[in-house]
Amino acid sequence: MKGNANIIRPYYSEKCPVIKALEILGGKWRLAIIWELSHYKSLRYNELKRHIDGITNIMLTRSLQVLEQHHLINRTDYGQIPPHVEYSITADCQALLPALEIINEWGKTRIEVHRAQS
Amino acid sequence: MKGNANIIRPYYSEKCPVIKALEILGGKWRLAIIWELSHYKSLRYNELKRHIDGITNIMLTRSLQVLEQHHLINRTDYGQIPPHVEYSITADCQALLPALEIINEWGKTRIEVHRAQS
DNA sequence: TCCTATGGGCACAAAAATGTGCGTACTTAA
DNA sequence: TTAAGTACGCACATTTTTGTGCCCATAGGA
Repeated sequence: MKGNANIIRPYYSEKCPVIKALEILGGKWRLAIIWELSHYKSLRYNELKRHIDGITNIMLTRSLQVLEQHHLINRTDYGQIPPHVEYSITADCQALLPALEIINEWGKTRIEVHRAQS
Repeated sequence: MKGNANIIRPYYSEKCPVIKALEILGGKWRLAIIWELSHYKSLRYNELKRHIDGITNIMLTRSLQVLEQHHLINRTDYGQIPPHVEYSITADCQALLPALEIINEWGKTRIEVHRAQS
């Protein structure tokens, strides 16, 4: 136990918007999900899963849930059986797309660097 | 052991630039470090540490190391005792700053949302 | 003489993120 | 009649990330 361990300090995420954003977007798959969804008006769960190679059910489910909680995606359940659910990005999320474009382009150069090294 | 566990598949990160970028940038502190450094021509280790509230030595050290390995920051050691080392961002890294601006603005709105809810 | 500052590193512990294997209830097509 | 597709969820195991407490050597100021 350290000296002032009982003093609750404001989290840095409440001071630094970049860290706050990363708290919401920083998962392994979240940006990829947003990025994929941004290319369609909407996608169904399994469609989305086929677009994101390697993602498992549980990770897709969890990621969609947190993104929905933060109002980055819309979940529309048509209440049918068998189930029919559609996902799409919200207006709030659209604001991020210019950043994702840049990151996507930057990522391409990194893939090339990686290839050149191997 | 599963059926085809021995088949090596290309990682998704080699196909999706967004995921590739997140592999490099996705740590808890990395973007914050870049963001801080981007506001100065250069900063010393302990200066940087004071700017990023809550970061520990080991995390700052490790983060700087991986960022340097990926050529996102320059480390300049003046070879003095006591030590004098300066960090700055590279030209490669500059390309990311427009994205960081957007993320920073977006993060601000999230902090407000968070405040309004509590 | 002791404190502070410089820039970190090491071994380990704790916490968080991610993945595995399986199961649900129902429908349509083969 | 059986298989496949719909959209997930649970308990647990594994992996990855992050953090803790300590330590180094040196110099300058009080």
